[in-house]
Amino acid sequence: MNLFGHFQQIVRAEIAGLSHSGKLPLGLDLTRIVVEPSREAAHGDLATNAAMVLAKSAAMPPRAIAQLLVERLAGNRDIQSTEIAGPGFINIRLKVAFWPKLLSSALALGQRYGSSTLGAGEKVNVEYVSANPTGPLHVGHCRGAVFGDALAELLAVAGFSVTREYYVNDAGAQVDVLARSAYLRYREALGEDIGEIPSGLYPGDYLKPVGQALAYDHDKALLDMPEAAWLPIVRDRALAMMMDLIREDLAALNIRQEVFISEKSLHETGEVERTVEDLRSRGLIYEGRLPPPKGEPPEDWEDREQTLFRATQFGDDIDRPLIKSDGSYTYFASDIAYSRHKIMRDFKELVYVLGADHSGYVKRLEAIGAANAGNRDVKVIVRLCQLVKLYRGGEPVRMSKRAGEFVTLRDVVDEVGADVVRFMMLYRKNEAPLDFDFKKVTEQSKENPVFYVQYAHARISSVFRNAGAAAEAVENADFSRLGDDAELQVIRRIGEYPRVIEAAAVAHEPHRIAFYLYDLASDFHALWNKGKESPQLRFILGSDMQTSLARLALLRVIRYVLANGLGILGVKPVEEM
RNA sequence: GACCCCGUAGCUCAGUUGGAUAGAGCAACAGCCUUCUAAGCUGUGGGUCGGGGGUUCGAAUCCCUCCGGGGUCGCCA
Repeated sequence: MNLFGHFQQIVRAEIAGLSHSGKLPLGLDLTRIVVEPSREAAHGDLATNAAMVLAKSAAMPPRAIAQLLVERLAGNRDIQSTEIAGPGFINIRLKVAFWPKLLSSALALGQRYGSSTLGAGEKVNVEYVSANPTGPLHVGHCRGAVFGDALAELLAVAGFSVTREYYVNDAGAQVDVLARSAYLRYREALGEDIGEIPSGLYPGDYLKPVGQALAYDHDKALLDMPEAAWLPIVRDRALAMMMDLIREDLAALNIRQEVFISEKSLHETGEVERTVEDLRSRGLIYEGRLPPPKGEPPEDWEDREQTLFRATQFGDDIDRPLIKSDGSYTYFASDIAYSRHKIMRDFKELVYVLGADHSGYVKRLEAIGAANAGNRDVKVIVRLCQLVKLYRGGEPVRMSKRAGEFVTLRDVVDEVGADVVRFMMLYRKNEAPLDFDFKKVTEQSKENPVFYVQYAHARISSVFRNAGAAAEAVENADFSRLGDDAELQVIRRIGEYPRVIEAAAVAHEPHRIAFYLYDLASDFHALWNKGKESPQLRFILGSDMQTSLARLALLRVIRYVLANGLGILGVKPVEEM
């Protein structure tokens, strides 16, 4: 139950009632009416903008509409009082008896509290990481990986049917480079001194195991072959091993995508060709010339007739080439095929998570989605993740540009742990740059949000350990015994959770969950601290079993919400620290 | 030259998709404290929301424009 949505429906129903009884005009547009949490406790629990939104179309002063609405709302069994404020806000205060109902329902739902049916099972495809399979993931992939994974989980909790997907770029020239690099390591594994890795090839040590595997499987057989013969063999082996490496890196971050789509397979199965033919038959492909790019003077610009896709017809800045000068398809061509492939699998929403350096791809991805969708209702949503800057104790971590010296995703995870990486990557809006300080993120102090949230969960767990068997009866707790300001504050916060989930899902912004958890933890810690000064506010009272039970039940609900929210972020809640 | 993102307290950032007197955490200042789990608590001060114009009952939020920072811009992937 989303209590704000619930009261929004009530407000809309009352407006409709007023229309039918002739006090307001018929046919008012109710869609802009919202019921929100009050920003200040002094304003009550809920506020609605209904009167102001309707003023114009009803041709009445907002406060007059508010007056009509307030009279109708007075009859609601959950509403204690209402007041008209400012330009026409209606502040609503709920009866004290309402909150126990909310807590009981949350307690009964347990870990499912907050889940929503908003998505109505709609099929959503979330594609993220999709790094080239030419080596281990580096730290730059970290943020997109975590963001995509959390977004997918968020959408799932919000009732969408989510598929987590990885697009394997195994068809371009870079995998041939991979193969040649691996071939060198193969010769090395057979005892040859290969010297320095030539520039243009991948120098990383991570290819040594590939060379050894090839040597084990083929002994010296590949040495006598011409490149055309060994290259496919080496390439396939190297690709498979690189993808295993990448999957291990992702697993270290607790990311396990269920679908991997190979670009090469899109070519081999004729998907690319079919897509191009399809577009051609719809008149979306033509032969033409592109203007040279502005800015950097083009060095090897060759003005030639190309096979172009009419991307501009779908909002892109320029039409895009489909066929390279050597006659093979461009990467963009397989991109279109991949988009079509997703749509054919009946996804209604295609989410792409990209690094900020790919911002130039947003329009063309939207364009190909629109072109492939035709008259189907398919949304394309691209989310960009800004860069992460690494620090250690305030000092920037230098990454030498010399080949092979980069910080890998694995380095970061091994040093600070997956939970810390995940939380910190999500404790910032995705399009804002992020500073990641190895030292600060592992500090056990209030200034560290990961710790702060985890600590709340651990503290609650600790209370339950202390409560022992007494906690077993929380199901029968009488929540009406709770009434302190600090308790009501945290209860109201709990009431917001379902709304936060839905809003975050609609906006595709998992960071809102992280900030919410911080606020909830903050409310909880405040409650805890209050018990230090006022012993009667402690959770376990030897003298008052019923109140203790109510408080333990409240703690249990808080813990459910913390665990649920951390689950969306992919962070494990801890029992003790 | 074009497009995208960012600009909010001294610092790092939120801001419920257009709502009321713009909020947190650091830092600063003033008190308190030794614990149901130690990694402390409470309070105070701090703002031309980059500048200007517009849209309307109402703008940090939407539109235009300018300034500043970052990114991207043909056949690579």
